[in-house]
Amino acid sequence: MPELPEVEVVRRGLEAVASKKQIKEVWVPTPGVVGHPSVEKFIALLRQKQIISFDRHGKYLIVYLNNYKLVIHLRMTGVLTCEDQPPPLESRHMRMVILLQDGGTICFYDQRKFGKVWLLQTGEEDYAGINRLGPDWLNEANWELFKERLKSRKRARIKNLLLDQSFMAGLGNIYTDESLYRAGIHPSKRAGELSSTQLYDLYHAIIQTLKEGIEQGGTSFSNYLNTTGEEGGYQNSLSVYRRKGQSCQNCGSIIQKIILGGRGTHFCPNCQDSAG
DNA sequence: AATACTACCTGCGTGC
DNA sequence: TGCACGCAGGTAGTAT
Repeated sequence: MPELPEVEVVRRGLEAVASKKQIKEVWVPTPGVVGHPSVEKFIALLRQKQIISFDRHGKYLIVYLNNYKLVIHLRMTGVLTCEDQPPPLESRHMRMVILLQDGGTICFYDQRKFGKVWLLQTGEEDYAGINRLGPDWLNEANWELFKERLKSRKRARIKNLLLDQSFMAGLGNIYTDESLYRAGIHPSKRAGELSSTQLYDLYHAIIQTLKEGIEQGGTSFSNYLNTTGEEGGYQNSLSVYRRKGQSCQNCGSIIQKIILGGRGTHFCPNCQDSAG
């Protein structure tokens, strides 16, 4: 599931190959992938545009063009690849292909059709919802800002809060569970129950976990691939996520799994202090 | 306003 | 062998 590290690895892959390139043609075999504007306008407007740069806010990828930006969200099973040749039109799960003037392509595949793309004119209404996002965990967050934003969110369970993209943007289920383990905090704890020291540890655990995820190329469980079609490596470094029933690498206790925020939540009952 | 829960979607693993 | 079912999770929408 693409979270901040996976989207950042993809962003870097696109930047290396497609910066400054001109768009020749766009295919949209699955019209539902376009959130805004209409598919016809989307294709007509993208044609001949030049790609300026690639940005990221949380899990959103932003492609800057002249007077426009193309916003892409991979949701759970989206994969963006750069290929030298256009893929066959009947390729499985192919949702959108951007063909570049130099013959290269940017291909968007998505097994479960949750992923979306939006083309927004500069100053146009935010159809993609990026204005609702909180600060990006790596590009904008700092300890003071984290502490400040926590003030109005004391009642929420810390796991639910970290998954809330309007609080801070970029964490998903995997990196949330891993960060809470690293900080020794039980996911059921209310934010307001945590000491200043615990929050400080948590902030740094999150930054460190996200950075490690990027360094190892992201986490691949079933779907995630980078722009050259390769898997990430962080699934081999996980301490709790999808390790229910296995022993904690620190104390040997059995990793537990509960449901929080409607999501599978993994933790060590010994290393992460109990819920209050 | 803050918080929590569910629908959306498809492939895969499990159990009968 | 075949089939029903539960599960995976990011986000919008809804309810409290």
